[in-house]
Amino acid sequence: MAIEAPKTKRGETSRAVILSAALDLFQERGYEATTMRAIADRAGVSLGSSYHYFPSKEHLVLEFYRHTHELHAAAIAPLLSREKDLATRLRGTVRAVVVTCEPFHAVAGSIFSTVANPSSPLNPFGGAAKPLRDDVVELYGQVVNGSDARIPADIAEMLPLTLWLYQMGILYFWIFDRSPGRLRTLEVIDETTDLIVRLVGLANLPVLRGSRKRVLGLMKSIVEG
Amino acid sequence: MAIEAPKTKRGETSRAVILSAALDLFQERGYEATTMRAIADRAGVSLGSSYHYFPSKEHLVLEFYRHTHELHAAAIAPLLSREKDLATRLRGTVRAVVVTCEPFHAVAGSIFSTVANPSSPLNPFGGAAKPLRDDVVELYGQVVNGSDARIPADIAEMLPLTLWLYQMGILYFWIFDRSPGRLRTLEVIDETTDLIVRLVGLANLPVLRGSRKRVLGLMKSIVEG
DNA sequence: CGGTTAATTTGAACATGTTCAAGTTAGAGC
DNA sequence: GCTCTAACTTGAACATGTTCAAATTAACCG
Repeated sequence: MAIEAPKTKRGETSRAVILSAALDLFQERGYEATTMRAIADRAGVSLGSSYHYFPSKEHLVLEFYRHTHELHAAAIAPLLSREKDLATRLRGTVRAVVVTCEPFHAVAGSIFSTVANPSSPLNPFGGAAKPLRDDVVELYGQVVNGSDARIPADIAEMLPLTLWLYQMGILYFWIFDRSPGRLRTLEVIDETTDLIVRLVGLANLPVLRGSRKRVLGLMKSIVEG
Repeated sequence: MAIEAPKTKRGETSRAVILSAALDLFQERGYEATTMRAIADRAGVSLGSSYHYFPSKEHLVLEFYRHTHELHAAAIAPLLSREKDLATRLRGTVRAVVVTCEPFHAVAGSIFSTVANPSSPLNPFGGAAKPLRDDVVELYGQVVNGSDARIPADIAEMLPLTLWLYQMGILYFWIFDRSPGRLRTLEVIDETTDLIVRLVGLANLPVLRGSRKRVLGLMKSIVEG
């Protein structure tokens, strides 16, 4: 069940070559059309060897996700160090997600369903995927905290997690998007990120105070439970 | 790909007995632990015969969903004909969802992931599952329209679909819920349904008018696109 | 009843994710 | 350099979803 870490130079090489072959094939043929045998073949190792390093096909997807996350983080680094406006930071960040993932659009559907499975080790709400999720949430923490927006403390606390969830929603929309250049998704991102920033601003209104406390309290209790 | 409808008395019987065996086994052992061979065995037919009536194992799940939907609709009928308060109607309806689904809690996880797969015929956002989805949305239409709440027309138009989506979120939460008697989910339902009704009421405030128009416009354009 | 056709049924065959016991390799300790 | 152990590698075997061509059944027509 646990991911085997190579203890040897040879092991490291094998693991790397298997992973690389898997990433290539996932992009070429999609997740389901890529067989474990094809991965082993292209990596030049035996079928059993693949399973020595990756307990299941799903675990290879987890690495795939980490890979795209790193691409994404690198892509938005300049924006985050230059820009101070929250709406712009958020829009740029989420746009970068779908741009980064674009090469994998065809694969994304089946991967998403694998990830959504609560009993999968990849499920982002628990288990093996926790470190990666924490990284992504932390990234949205930077988006929020590096901006010049003045955000109430109780909102600022929950916002990164909320944005991570929001990003998953966008990705799910994007998977279905058949518009040329995925323009539809980009439009939705522009509109929703702007709306989010607007609503965060409105949350200080006296009439909304009660509901805001309740929403945040509920979210907090869910996260902690 | 299309679901084969039996053209014969014998065919109807076979289809029914296969489906019944599948529903039983899903409950007994869960979705993944139930093999097509086991279903065929219990139904007293051959493996190939099962595939004559259900193009895939997933299609059997679709029937499973229809089954629970009918249980649910029956369970809330008295409430809907008696009660006029929107919050009460909504709370009762969503509570009834998780109560109805409780016997299938162990199965729900893998089913959910199957359903979430965009390329699955079961995906509620398109294809084979559309009739069932329409039924559920229609049911939330009754919940809203049968209440004495005065709701602006633009909100009333999108509310049933939104509530259907909300129900899916609750079900996903419920899947993870390990609390005794699934009390945690019931608490969340009580809190969120109340919040929803509250926020619908607040949406008429002048300060929220702009955001409300934008949110509804966005939702509408997504649904139509 | 005999024949013809469509529906139904069957089980073998296939593809693929996964397991595992046995074989091979490499490096540490002497 | 030899030995021993842990790491690594292998390929056969297994389980299960799915396909398919052939066999069987039922029903309708004359």
